[in-house]
Parts: sequence; C-alpha cells; structure tokens
Amino acid sequence: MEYQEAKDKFISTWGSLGTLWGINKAMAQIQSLLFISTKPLSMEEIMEELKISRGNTSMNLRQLMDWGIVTKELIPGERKEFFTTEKDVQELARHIAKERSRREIKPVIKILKDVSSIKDDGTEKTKELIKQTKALHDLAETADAMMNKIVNQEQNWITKSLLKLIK
Amino acid sequence: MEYQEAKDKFISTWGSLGTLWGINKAMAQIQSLLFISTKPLSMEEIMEELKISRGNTSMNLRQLMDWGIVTKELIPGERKEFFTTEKDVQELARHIAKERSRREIKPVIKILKDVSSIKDDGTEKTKELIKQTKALHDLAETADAMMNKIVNQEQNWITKSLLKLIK
DNA sequence: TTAAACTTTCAATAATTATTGAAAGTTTAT
DNA sequence: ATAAACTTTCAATAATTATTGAAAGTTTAA
Repeated sequence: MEYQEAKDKFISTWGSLGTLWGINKAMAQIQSLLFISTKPLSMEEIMEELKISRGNTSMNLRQLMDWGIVTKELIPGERKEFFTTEKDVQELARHIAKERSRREIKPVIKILKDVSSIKDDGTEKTKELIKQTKALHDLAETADAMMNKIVNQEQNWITKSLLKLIK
Repeated sequence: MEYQEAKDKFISTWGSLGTLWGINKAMAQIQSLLFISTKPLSMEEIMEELKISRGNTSMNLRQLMDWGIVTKELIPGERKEFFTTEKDVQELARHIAKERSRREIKPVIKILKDVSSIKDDGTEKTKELIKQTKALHDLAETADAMMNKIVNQEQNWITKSLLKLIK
C-alpha cells in the first residue's frame, strides 16, 4: 500500500467511524486530515483535499474548535487562517472524553437521577422503574467517573497498573 | 413527578441518547420500554405504547435480538410472541460493549494496523502518517482491551479496586 | 387441509441531517 | 476610506436514514 492509498483509507475509515458514533463525516475527515498533516492547513487546502464546500469546511472547523481539538494557527506573513489538531492521541482522547461526558453523559445521569427519585407509590411498576433507573444511574455514574479518571491520568504508570490488575 | 411522566421521560431520554450514539430511536425506545416493564410485552403492546408501526417494531426487535439484549419469551397458552430485555445492567453493558467492540472497534483497529504498516519511503509525510496511525492504533487497542476486561469482570471487587487505584 | 392469528419483508414516503453556494460580514493593507 | 482577501451565515437542496403499511410469509388450531 502506497502513501496516497493509506492516507485515503485512513481518512475515509475515520469518517465512517464518526458517522457510526454520531459525529458527522466532514468533521471526522477534517480532523483526520489535520491529524496526519505535517503542517497547519488552510481552509482552501482542506476544501481541496476533501472535496467539500467552503461553507461546510467553515462550519465543521468551528465545531472542531468548540470541541477543543482543533486550533487556529496564525502564520506570520499569511493573510489566511491555518488549522491544526491536537497531535497527541492521549490529549485528544482526554478532550473528547471530557466533552462527551459534559455534553451527553452528565445530562443523562441527571435525568436518571430525577426519574429514579420519584416517590414510591407502592405499585409494582413504580418499584420496577425506580429500581432499574437507579441501577442504570449507578452504572452510568461509575462508568463516567472511571472514564474521566483514566483519561485524565498521566499515561503509562496508570495504564500499566490497570492492565496488570485486570489481566 | 408521577409514574407516567417519569416513564415517558426515561423512554424519550434514552431514545435521544441512542440517536446521539448512532442507535436509532425506535430501537432505543423499545429496549427502554422493556427494561422497565414488569412483564414480557407483545408486539401489539410495544406498538401501542410507543405509537410506532408494526413493521418498525418487528425490524427493531430483530436488531435488538441480533445485539443479544432482547429475547423472545414463549408464554404458555399464548399464540403471539412476547419479548423481554436483559434486566441486569451489568450484563446489558457487557453485551453492548462486546458487540460494539466486535462490530465497530475491531475492524477499525485492523485498518489502523494496515495503514500504519505501509513501508516507510523516508518522506516526512509518510513518517507522520505511520507515526500517528500507530499511536491511534495503540490507543484503540488498549482502550478496547480495557473496556472488555472491565466489563467482563465480576462486578464490585474489580470496580472497587479500580476506583481506589485511580482516585 | 384451511383459515385465522400472527410476523416479516420491502417499496414508497416521511423525517432528519448534511452540504452547497452565494450573499453578507470581517479584517487588513494601502 | 476603500477595496481586496478572506470567513461566516443561512436558505435552498441533496443525501441519508427511519418509518409506514400492506402484501407475502409462517405457524397453529380445528
């Protein structure tokens, strides 16, 4: 496999993985293009490489910046803006995990808590609703906490310890 | 909050969380309905409760069965089929994690491996592609392994140990 | 058998989500 | 100030994905 083929494969795979996880294709592709680029890219270059429109590029770059994984780079002497993504996978994972937790997991945990806190009227169905949503709440909270802790830790010693422990 | 309100809130929250993670609404809602039901439900009952068509119900029940989290229940003396979902959250999480790993993560890991194994032609861009996809590969593999181990373990001692370790 | 009770399939349609492109907006150099 | 270089916005449109409903298929009881 040659460079170009490998590059295309990586970008399109990452793009379709994105859609599978609720992230749109263009956004995932822009990020992956930046991820393997050796230098910051301009909007023109991104549009050109991925064959997407200016508007699409602009909107998705904005979203990536909102997620904290892409930043504007100002290149001296250049009028236009250039973009880079976080290059350290560990840091990248941290950002994504943190944001998804904040935007998606935490609000759901809140609702599970509310639902599981309704007053028990003694009926079987109410008891079941309370029991099951409470179980889900506890699971979600534990999983969220674990994920955040793991991802926030300095890599290596922790991962190694964990892997040793659970093997 | 009364029972009915709490129930509706739970089902619709779970449904929209689903869409956010690439699982369709009806599928997530059927599962959550079964999850808090005190007894197996027939197709009629599911259609009625969620106001969705017979075809939709049938197709999504099938998918849930493919995922291994819903099973047919045969009730003696009843002609029609009844359905239940795995009621134990731990077990539910195990199934989902396992299936997502198998269907989505593993194939991507494979591609990352292929891409990161192209021959190094000495150019900077090839070196970068190899380096970055290798890092992603390693991260994905570690995360996948950890998730599977964690989720496969008997609960409690492991979770407690982990939480203690990473706190 | 056969017909009633039930489930599945799938083409048509609806709903949702992504993308475009051009107009409006902003910044910078002169 | 102004115009060129660039970015953002957003209504229109395209692409994708979910849903319906009725016909075809299957199972069971008599």
